[in-house]
Amino acid sequence: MKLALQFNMNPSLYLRDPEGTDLGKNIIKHSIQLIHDTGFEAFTFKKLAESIGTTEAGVYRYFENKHKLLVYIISWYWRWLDFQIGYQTKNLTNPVSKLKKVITILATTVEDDLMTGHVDESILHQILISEGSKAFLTKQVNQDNKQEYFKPYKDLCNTVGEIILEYNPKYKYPHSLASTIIEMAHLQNFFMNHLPLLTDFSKSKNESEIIQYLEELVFNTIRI
Amino acid sequence: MKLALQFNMNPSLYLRDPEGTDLGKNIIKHSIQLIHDTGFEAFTFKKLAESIGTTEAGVYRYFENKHKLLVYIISWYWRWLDFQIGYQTKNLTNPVSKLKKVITILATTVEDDLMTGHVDESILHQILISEGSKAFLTKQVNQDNKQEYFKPYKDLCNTVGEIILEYNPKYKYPHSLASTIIEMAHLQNFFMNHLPLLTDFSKSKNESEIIQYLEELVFNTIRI
DNA sequence: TTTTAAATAATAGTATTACTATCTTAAATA
DNA sequence: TATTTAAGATAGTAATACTATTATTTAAAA
Repeated sequence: MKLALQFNMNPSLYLRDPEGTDLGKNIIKHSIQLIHDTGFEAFTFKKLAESIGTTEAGVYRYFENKHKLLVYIISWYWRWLDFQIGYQTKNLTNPVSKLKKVITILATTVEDDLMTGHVDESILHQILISEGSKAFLTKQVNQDNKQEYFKPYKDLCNTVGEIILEYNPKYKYPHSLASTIIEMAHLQNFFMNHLPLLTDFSKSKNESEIIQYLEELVFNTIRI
Repeated sequence: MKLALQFNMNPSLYLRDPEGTDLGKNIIKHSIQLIHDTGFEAFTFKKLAESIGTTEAGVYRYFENKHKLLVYIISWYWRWLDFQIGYQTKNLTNPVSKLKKVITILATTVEDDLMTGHVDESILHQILISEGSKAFLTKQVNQDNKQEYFKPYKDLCNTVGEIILEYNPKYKYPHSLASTIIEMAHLQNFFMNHLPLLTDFSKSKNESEIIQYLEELVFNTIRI
């Protein structure tokens, strides 16, 4: 039997659980590919249906609209990242190496995790960079938040915040610094590749420079 | 004669210069209001035309599509901010007070500047918080960048980067830190108001806390 | 003053998007 | 075997994002 990694997702994000059927898994798989290829604005359920070989109505039986589908796959990624951080830091004892590990995980394009069959994490990482903030930068953010759509993000933020406090229990802004690290790991990557003058990484386009930048930022900020 | 403040905008953003006619100025004025009220996704040229009392075709004569209109008003704001920073720091001698001033300007909801008749800066500031990153988080970012659509943002980033270097000429990431400050001044505000668990400002919802957070972040990071 | 050009208003039309509804078939379950 | 459940097939609608055309008003040039 294959090893499999699953996360339980907020049921109000979907009409029918996509993890439960082949069509459902195909919807997740192909939407990740298609959102990456076309961008979220140009992504439609019709195109998605065509790429799967089903009909528009078929997709609508799983997700009410494309916004909920986006929130679904992004939430999935936050859960996966949170799991990765827990897993990869559990044997580390000092908070310095933990925090460095966290920054590296956040800022590095991952390889496809074979334990999650229909999800390609490396593409998901790219989606998060370009489309991630569109999940919450909407007029319905307050309603979405009441429905707990952003819990996976908050949990991740909390995980990172806890490690910050391990290093310096007196630091006053662990959650803000955590969300800053997470957002900047993505945004500086986007800038580096598309608007290099907004960064100082123009020449190399190397993720290790972003990691270097974030490490300095974090450790100087929280130093005791 | 009234004092007036104008910025010359990138001509490839518009078909007809909106600063040149009453209808043009109304398009700017009402689109700022309408994007703020409905959010960019629900904003359409038809609604805009109705709110002005003209027709859809009338708006299309000024702007090719709503994306260019968004980039226009956001660029306008970056130019205005850049001007504000120049103006409000020109008599300050030491870089510490300059940087503090910059952070305050970026993170504070401004009052409507009466020198700019048809533009309400306080609403624009809100638009920047909620819609700002949608100007560049698109599939056409590279083409848009070639057309210099983001020059005002880069100029602002440079202004801030210069001040950072004044304080510490050896700091390696002045542009990345500048874009981090600018983005976080907005994003932490959004989080504070809509997703408070991603910040540490939940209770008070006070902008001064964001300023405090950013000041600590910046000065610890670039300290010599 | 007249001519002419430019800007705007009014109206119509199209392809695509974002859905909802219904009906049939196929497969799994009781 | 009967029945629920999922999926496929097809149709339809209101709204969006435009383009095009013609008529009317306004303003600048001759």
